[in-house]
Amino acid sequence: MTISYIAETAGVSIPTVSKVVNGRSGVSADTRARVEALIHEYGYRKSNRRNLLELVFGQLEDLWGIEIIRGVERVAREHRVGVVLTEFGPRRDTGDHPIDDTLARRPACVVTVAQLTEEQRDRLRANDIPFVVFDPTTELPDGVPFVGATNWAGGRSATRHLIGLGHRRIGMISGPDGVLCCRARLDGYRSALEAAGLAMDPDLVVRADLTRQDGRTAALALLDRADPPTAVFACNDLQALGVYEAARELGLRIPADLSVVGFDDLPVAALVDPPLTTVHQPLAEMAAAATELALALGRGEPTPQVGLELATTLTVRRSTARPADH
Amino acid sequence: MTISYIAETAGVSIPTVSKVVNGRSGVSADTRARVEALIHEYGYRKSNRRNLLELVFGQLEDLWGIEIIRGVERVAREHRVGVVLTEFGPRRDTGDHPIDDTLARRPACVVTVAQLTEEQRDRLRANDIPFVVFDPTTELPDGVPFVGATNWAGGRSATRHLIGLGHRRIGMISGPDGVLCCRARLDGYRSALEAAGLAMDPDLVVRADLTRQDGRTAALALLDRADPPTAVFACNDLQALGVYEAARELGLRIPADLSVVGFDDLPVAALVDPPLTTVHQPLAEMAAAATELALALGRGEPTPQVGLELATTLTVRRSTARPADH
DNA sequence: CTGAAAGCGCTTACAG
DNA sequence: CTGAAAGCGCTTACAG
Repeated sequence: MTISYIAETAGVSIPTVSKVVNGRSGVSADTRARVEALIHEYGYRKSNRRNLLELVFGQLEDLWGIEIIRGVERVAREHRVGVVLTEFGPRRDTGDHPIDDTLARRPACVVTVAQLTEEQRDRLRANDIPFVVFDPTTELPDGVPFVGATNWAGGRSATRHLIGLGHRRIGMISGPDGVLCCRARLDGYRSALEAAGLAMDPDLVVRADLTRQDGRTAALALLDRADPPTAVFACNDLQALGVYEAARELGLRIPADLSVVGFDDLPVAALVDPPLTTVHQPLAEMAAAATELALALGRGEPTPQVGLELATTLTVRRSTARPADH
Repeated sequence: MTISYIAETAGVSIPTVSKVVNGRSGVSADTRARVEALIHEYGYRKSNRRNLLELVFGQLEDLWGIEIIRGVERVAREHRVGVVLTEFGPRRDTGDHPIDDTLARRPACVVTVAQLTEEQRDRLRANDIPFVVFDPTTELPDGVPFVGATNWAGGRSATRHLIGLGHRRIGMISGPDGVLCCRARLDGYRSALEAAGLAMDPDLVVRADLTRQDGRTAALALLDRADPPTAVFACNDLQALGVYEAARELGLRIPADLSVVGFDDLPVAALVDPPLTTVHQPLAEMAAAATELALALGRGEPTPQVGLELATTLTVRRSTARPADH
């Protein structure tokens, strides 16, 4: 997209478009309006689009940010595209929108781990900057490109693993209702129980935030029952570590007295004692796929799909075993 | 200042200068050097210097990369400078130098966590791009700006903590000799022992790589002795987790039978059981300081100092206690 | 107000 | 490896 193309389409000369683009005087209001309309319609950008990809985080996550960054960086480097990393954190003191700095950098495309507001998405669209949402936590409008993981299948597989070991009373620590991936994991759990002909006991499902502390509290509630579960599937690894804590407090050994499965496979999962059985999210591969997609969109290529989910895999370590009475 | 002027002065063609400026191949090392010298001398800027800071990693570290990124990002954002993240990893399949892509982006400055080669540093200097070395692991020539941590003081403080608890036989798992911060930590350990009037037993110091596996092996060697230490100071947290593993295998309880101190304060340190007493490195603050320094250099400001070390602090958790016989 | 023409700074493709 | 030549995207100065 060049000013010469805009000029031709508008039926004016190149210098005229140049003046409009640069806000110079010497153009009639009529001509200016016509040219501006076309500039907007074709998404013309004054300077050449930069060879940059913007990776936007809501907040840089301690434990899995690096995996994402690594995946993005690898693919971007192959394409010789620089990765600009920004945090749209809540702690912005300046009055301006964080998106302004991103727009000013004129990236070729954006990969966003943060949930952008509808307004922010519109700003990107208005500036013709394509974006891909990484692991969306809320429902996206149709047509918004995204890359996620098979959360439902992961929840199902984690639960099936426990059923296969002989567990019949399996507790679940679920996440906030608004978080889409948590709902999918919960439904996977439910589906696996149904498939095995087990009735789901609603008392064995506890809602909790995705933190260690809340995982602990939820686990204490589950284990304090008259008929406690013999296994717990937590919505993420941090919650699972909270279950570890609760078990220690109650004098329960893992996995002898209680089996625990997490979700995410954070680096810490392999380091705790016992090493945690968990559902692995291929974060680096997801990030790589999101980057390929974003770059393709940035080049204006037609893409075979706008959204995809990459397969999770169950990583069996040593926090799961047959139940004691089996 | 244009490339045509540089070309004329250097006695080469305009396309040749263009290649040099953009880090393209197809220029002899000789010609490149001559042109770079002139670019430096006349302060040529390819268009306007971009409002970018390049953050260079050797390899993105799983466990502490995020802290560094966060510190850099926070300060860069305050200055409305974009952060481009690159990895100068060993797994580059393309034949070209990774530094070329960095130069082509024309950042205002560079913060490097990787140890750049002398040649890479020269390329940056030749292109008038100031850089700051983050936590240098090898001796730097005078005048190279850096930001590190007080490793010696940290090693001293960790050891003093153990002595204060009553330990007299304190083992140390040291790092590779070539890694400067490890040597400093070891010397801090030695210094604290001397200050307490304790003789250092060379048999209680074992060299190991900075991994969990090597920490385990080293700990087994230390604890397998007739007169084993009652406490171990590991050169980093991963080694300390190896000590945990070795202790478990030998049936030693931490901290009742063995006290353990690490170094770094990775996120995982607070999550293991028992939570690890360790020397905290203020990575985010170090990164912020490195960024401020780099940006100041990029603006051509005179800076009060070219190198500084930020204070470490001992974080006492639950892996240290009085020795059993005390 | 408008645009033909000249020109700028740079890149690209390619011949040597 | 090197650079003459063509060309790109844009701006500027100026004639109409």
